Amino acid sequence: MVPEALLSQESSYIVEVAVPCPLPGALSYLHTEAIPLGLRVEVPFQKRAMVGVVLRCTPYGEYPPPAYVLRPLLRVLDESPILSEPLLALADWVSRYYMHPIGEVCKAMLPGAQTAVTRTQVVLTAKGTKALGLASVETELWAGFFTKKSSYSQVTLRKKLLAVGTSLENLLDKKWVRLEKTARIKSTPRRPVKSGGRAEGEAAGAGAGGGAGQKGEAQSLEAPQREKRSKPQLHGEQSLAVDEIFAGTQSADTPQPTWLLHGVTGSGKTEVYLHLIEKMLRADGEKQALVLVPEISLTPQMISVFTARFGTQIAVVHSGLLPSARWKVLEAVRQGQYRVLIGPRSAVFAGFAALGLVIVDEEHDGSYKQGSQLLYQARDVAVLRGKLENIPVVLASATPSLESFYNAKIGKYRLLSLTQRANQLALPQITIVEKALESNSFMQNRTETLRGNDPVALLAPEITLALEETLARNEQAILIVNRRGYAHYLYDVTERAGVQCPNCHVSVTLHKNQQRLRCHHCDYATTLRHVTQSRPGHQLVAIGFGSQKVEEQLQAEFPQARIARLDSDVATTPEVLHGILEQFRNREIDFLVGTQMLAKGHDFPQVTLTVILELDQLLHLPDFRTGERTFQLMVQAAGRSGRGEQPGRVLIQTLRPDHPLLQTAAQQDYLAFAEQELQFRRIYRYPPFAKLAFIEYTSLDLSLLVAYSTQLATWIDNSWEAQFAALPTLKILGPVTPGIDKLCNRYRRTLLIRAESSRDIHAVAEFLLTQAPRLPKAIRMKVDIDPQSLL
DNA sequence: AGCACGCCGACT
DNA sequence: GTCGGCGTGCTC
Repeated sequence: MVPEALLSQESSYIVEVAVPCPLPGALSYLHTEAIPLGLRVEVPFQKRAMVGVVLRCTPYGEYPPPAYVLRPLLRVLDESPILSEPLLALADWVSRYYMHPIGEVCKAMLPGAQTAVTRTQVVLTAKGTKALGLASVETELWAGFFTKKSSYSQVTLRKKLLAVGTSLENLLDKKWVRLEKTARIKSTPRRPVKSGGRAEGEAAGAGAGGGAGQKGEAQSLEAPQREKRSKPQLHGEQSLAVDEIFAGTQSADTPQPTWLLHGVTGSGKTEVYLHLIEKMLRADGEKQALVLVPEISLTPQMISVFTARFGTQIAVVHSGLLPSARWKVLEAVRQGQYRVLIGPRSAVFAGFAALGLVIVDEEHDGSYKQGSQLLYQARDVAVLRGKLENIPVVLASATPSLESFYNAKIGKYRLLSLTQRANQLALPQITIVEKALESNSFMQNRTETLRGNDPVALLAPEITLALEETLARNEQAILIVNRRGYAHYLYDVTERAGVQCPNCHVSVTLHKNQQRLRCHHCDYATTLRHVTQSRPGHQLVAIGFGSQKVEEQLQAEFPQARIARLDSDVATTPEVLHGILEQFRNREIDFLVGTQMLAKGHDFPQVTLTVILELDQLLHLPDFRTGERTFQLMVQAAGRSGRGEQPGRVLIQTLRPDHPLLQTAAQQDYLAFAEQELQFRRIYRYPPFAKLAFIEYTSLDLSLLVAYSTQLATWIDNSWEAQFAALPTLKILGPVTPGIDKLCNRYRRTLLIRAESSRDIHAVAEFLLTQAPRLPKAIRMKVDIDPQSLL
């Protein structure tokens, strides 16, 4: 027996497989033949079967044999690699850079692939085996069932058991057997012959519409009625940008640069993308382009612009797709059936038959950073993907992130500027309007306001006047209420504290006609009545105001105006969101009140006035990116105004009109702002002049967390300096108690690492992960490389 | 992530 | 005396 096993091993291959579990690396299995890398395989994993991706395959004996017994893999699931060579390299990089298990990275690259179908097996437990060994009257009925097979499909066994007068439930109750879910994976279809001649209808359905349950949308996208405008001529700067980027792609041997396309709002960046893709396709009709957009920009309007130009060659993925529909679309893209894929950050991992270009629209947007699980920044991943595939990557924004701007400045990226607006109109004027503190003071905004009969003026007189004028001219206005932070909450005067979420150490926010209160961090919700009843005799006041309040107030002041609101309370489904945006575009609405989502990328030609309220909350967040975010919000919001034939203007209402940042932003001079902000970042050694890692420890058990935190602090004091004396710029901040010290019932402590380079960051983080006092199981640790915010 | 193994309280 | 809690450790 032993020689036989050895023989079969020696003539076989060691296959390294990434399984979707938080394991540090890949697991090794045996197989009789070599398997191409990037294929999915089914492997035994403890007592169950799992689907993983082949990362390496080497003949047995090429390397010293492992110290453990290898198990053979169960079967090969694909005929051709589902992850291409560059994608495998990307997975490896992402896994190392973001310090995330390779198996989970591979899983993130194959959304919807591995959770395809599950079948339930019934397996014998240890107890069951023992019971069979005792051979009682009860067990002999079914003892024979498990002699041939170790597991049964649930349906088969249920029938057999009924036939002998017992039941599956009986066996389950006695814990003799248990149920086990096994993934059953659909193999990928054989790669079809490449051609443009597939059915048109099918393409539009699977791509733009996104499959089942999206029929209505698919049809409207198939035949976009409105965007029948002829192809606009590019202005000088635009065609220069297109030509420069395209020229690079024609010399296949030279490394392709990353481009930073800095174009003022309304300068026609989308037109540059369209022409660039067209030009690429004219040169090579097999090529494909990936267009990443912020999630909120995935509106039918934006898609219809692409559809109008490329028809059914466009595929779209968005978060609303069911996993199966997403899989179908991505699979078709991988097979080369579409020329363009438009999608949010996760699309950066999509497979392509012949990827030739990556565009990251609104590259500064915060939604490119994933906030849970694999904490990656899709813009940065896109840049690396471009390097690995040797194709150009275009990062575009009116307000580039300082990281990208700096990279362009030092020559790592190549800068292209669009300084003129396509309609030749000047940028809208930004005016800072002071809002006197007294009228927004929460002590005046008393309990009565909850019933909506306290006439507190929310808008400065200048703003009311501007709205009147806009209405009189039959134009449209957008009002953005920044609700970041705790803009609209309930204060218990008797207790001198905000009404808090029981799970998170934050105030709950008022919603829905101010009758409901919700936590923005967990799913906790309660009603105003419940709060008042549970606090008899307490005086409660509403602080700040939400978009709801602004809408009411506006309607009271402008009874003749058609006013709508767009925030997370209203836009519960993508359909509602799109519906309201459409109404606004069709001029069925005069004033649109909403949250920051209104500032992003929309094109409403009849809007001539944008108002930003409650900017102060954002301005005072204790975070190094505050300045950048404020500037971006102001300039992006301003960009919504005056996109048509009429010039636009912007009014910013603030309690602090003299704040230097507001003054700079009002000039809308990105270069001046960026230089000023870079100065600040340089002095305080923040990115891009340093690299950061943000480490979060959480636990349900506060005392355990406190104890560990103390232990960690001591350990850092003792071993850190000595270990990293060679890294003089290294700085460790913490562990500290963050501003929000409890989220979803888990207490938090945070640690910030700052170093000169990613290499140093990784060295330090690795040291922490492997050498720090052992983490109790009840404490979870999360490492965020290049954090978006330090809260 | 699961899942099993292992060492301490309430039960027949 | 055991059943079972979840703390700890492993998965090729």
